[in-house]
Amino acid sequence: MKKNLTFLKEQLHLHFKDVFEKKLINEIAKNGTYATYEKNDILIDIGLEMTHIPLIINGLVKISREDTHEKEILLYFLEEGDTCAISFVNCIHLSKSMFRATAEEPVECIMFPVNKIEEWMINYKTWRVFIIDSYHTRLEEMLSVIKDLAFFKLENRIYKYLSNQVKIKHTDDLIITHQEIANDLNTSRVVISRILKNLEQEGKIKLNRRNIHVSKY
DNA sequence: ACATTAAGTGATT
DNA sequence: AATCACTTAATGT
Repeated sequence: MKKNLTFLKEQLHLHFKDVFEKKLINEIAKNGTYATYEKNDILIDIGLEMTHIPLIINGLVKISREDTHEKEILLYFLEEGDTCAISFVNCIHLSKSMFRATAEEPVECIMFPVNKIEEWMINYKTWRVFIIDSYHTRLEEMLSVIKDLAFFKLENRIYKYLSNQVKIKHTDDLIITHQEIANDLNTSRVVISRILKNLEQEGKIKLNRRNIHVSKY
């Protein structure tokens, strides 16, 4: 779908006025093309060479990657004002995409050619800030997901550990310190204390000094 | 009573 | 989740 220059400028002004300086907006308008995608359309696919990168005007784009068993792993979503930060590395190294971008909802975006990235990086401060900010946001997002996963895992590990102790020791009242558990599970005592407290509030165990009572299910 | 050890808390990374 | 820096509670001598 071809649109003229003034239309692109208009759109960029509408959605990126606070992000990009005027000269850069003109530059993007000159080099970019307007594109729309229906739900489930693929904007960028794995293994394909990337020629253009989208700036999202509105809609929702799912960024995913395939895991070892050809199952899709969701990484994150792109919304209005976002771009696919993760693909900049691919572009700079002229490699193929490691990710898939699918329209989760109908999408309007401006596709700009990858060969402009470096040039804009040198010439426009607002572009540099935009790229680095995108990276930062994505990194934070992923870190917090990893954190949650790890936490979920440890609570389970601790509970399994306790259940196993009950079985081995043939008693529901375990004489054990938080520190000892921490040593066995290779974490710190403080963390164990906190998670045990959670388990207690969930009613799964009862805490006393040097003693943990494991409730029956 | 005083020191030692176990557990709890809040803030930060 | 991990670490730091304290605080509080329980115990041993």
